[in-house]
Amino acid sequence: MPELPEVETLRRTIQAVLPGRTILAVQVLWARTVEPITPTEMDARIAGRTVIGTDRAGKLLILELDDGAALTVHLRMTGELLFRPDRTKNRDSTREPYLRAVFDLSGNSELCFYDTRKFGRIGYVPPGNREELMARRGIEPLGKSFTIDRLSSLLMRKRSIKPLLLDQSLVAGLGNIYVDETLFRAGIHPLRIASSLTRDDVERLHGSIIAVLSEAIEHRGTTLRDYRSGLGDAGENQHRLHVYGRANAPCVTCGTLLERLVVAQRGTVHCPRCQPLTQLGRPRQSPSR
DNA sequence: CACAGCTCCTGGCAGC
DNA sequence: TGCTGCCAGGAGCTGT
Repeated sequence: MPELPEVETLRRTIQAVLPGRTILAVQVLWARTVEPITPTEMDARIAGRTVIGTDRAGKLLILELDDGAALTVHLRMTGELLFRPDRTKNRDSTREPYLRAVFDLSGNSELCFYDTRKFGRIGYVPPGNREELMARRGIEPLGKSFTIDRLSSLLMRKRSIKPLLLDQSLVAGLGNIYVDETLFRAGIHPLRIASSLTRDDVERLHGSIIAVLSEAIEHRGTTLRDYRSGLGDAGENQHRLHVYGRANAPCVTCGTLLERLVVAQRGTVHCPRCQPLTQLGRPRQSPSR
């Protein structure tokens, strides 16, 4: 599952090759890949536009166009965006059945969107609608405004910590893999009620979120099966996961066998010893100010 | 407000 | 070998 580190790695690789390229045409092979407009409208609106930059909001990749419009790419589960410098060369024929959209670009290049499960989406945001796009999105965990106090205020609710961290409208970019890794690193059980976390817990959680995401970006993302960078390269972070996918294996810290449970309909792995389900500590007061 | 359940999808795999 | 059926899950939605 591509999460913030994978999308950021994708953005960086794309940023190096895409700006300055003009979109000549777009072919959509699975109509529902594009939204909220039809493939025909998409082609009509972006043909002739030049990509001037890239951005990212949580797990959403943003391609900025020269008329103020933008394309948004959400990889969901299995999406892949691949830049091909020479479109006259043959594509990988084994992947052709999963090709959902192709952008013909200037300089004989192309941008391919592959997506096995068809959950991924490419959105069109008209000129002037960027504010609207960025509105109701959660805070960027690697941004300056992600402070301990800010996180603390987001956690002032009677809700389990894991589903809360997965909620993109609160914190943007964490998915199943990095939430489990983050909670393990912070020593917090995934079912702890968020408002029961002590100030100390929140500080460790805050540091863990930043550290886990930053390190994953340094290792160019986690490739379990499908994820690739914009140039087709796999990441290396899958070799550094402590809990995700390691149910019944020994905890790297204490050797206790890791346990799997289902939280928010998602497979969840944790160490019962390092992440005890105790509700110590009184509920915190709202940060004064 | 919290959350269970459903939808969208298909490859991989366990079980028979 | 070949089939069936279940599982994985991000996000938007509805219902309780």
